Amino acid sequence: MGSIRALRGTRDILPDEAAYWQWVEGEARQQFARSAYREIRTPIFEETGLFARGIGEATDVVGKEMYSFTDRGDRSITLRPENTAGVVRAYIENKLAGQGGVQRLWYTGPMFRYERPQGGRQRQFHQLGAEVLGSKDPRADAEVIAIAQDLLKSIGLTNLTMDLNSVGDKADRAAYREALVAYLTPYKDELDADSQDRLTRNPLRILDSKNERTQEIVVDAPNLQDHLSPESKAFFDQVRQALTDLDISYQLNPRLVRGLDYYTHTAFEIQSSDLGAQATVCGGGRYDGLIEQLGGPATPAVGWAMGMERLMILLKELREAPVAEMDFYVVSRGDAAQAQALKIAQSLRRQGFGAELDLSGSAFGKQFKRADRSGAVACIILGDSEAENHSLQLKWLKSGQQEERQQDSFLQSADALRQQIDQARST
RNA sequence: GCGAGCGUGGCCAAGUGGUUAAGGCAGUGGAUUGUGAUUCCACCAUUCGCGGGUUCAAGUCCCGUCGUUCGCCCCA
Repeated sequence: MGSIRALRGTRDILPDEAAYWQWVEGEARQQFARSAYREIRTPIFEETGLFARGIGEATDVVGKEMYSFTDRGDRSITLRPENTAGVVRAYIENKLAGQGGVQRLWYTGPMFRYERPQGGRQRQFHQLGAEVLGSKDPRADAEVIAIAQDLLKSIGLTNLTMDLNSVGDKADRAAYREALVAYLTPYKDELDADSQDRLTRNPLRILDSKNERTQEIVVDAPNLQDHLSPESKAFFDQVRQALTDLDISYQLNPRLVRGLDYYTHTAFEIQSSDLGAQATVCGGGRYDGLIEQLGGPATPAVGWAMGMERLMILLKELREAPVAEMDFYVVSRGDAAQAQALKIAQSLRRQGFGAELDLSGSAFGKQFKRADRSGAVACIILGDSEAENHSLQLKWLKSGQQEERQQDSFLQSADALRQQIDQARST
């Protein structure tokens, strides 16, 4: 009755799960650092027009999935549904092109789409993404794909496959679109309802339809590859060769058409067979026209985004949650001892040790139980007699060995303690 | 936005119209105001997502609503 709950399609990431997130983010950070990608953080909301112009008015994302509202200054604002548009806006606005050369960027953070929630699909979800701006070299496509592949591999995911396609440049697509509509129009009445609608709005997406009859019709449709210019074809061949050189396997999927309008040339999707309907773990491609379209200098670019929640679903099947390491668990009982325990715990922390202080004041037996479960290497025990002598009991939890130490000298023996802890942990 | 399934304590879960809603895990207190296991005892849902209805009687049936899961759609 009346209790406030998280909104539909949103959820809390509790500490046990956050451990997974931090681990994945750490792996990503390392990969990106090694590859000279630098992190960029852009606002979570932007002017609505950025997404309408960038992603495309005809797309479902813009047409029916955006969280848009009018703010108190009467501006139309939208919670970002993806981050490529925002990164490009920042690139233009901050004149990153003026820094010369290629900008390699990565980001992570929440995105928002008003969709029906399902496993692996939420209204607030999180993406990890990479963008390379300023290179039309096919090696940029290969590099960015290789980083995605290596990251997925380093976090241990298996059963992944990659689909690859080229959607050509603007002119290629326009020509192909015309040919496709010409082919499909006579079949219009046989297409499923969604595809009929898309025939005028976004015909390339019909290729993706899961409807059986539509699929039968599409089998004999003109092939996108046949409508690529010689230059587009040559570029795609170079990307494919580069991937082969890197031992990255993929399958050509001439029907892979991504749902955001800005893609040109390379398009790819990495899917897992362990995810059900929301199988795409990573998707991306080249977007050579977007920066100019948003008012910047004509600049070629490639990038991708991964769905963090989908990674987590897979990861939880594969491994236990990473456990934080703790050095000391501090147990105490009695007023004087409890006061000293607080000071000792904080003093240890100031020297760089991990120390968890038991605040319960309950029987020693209970506190030891918690010490055992905390995963700490050693336990520090303070009772009435220790408080009186300014001493403490140091107990190594694995071996059960216990020794009495003077508090002052104990706190001044950091180097020796560090060694003892490392040794105890490794046995 | 469309179609279908599900909803009992922090977690797992029995219960299919009849008096007080099993059990397990976890938790808290104690047996044992100073030592981790095991054991034992006690406590831990005026209530079965929420609201309404049918009935002498509803966790069990009906309607609505919210949430969730699966598929479509879309995408990461």
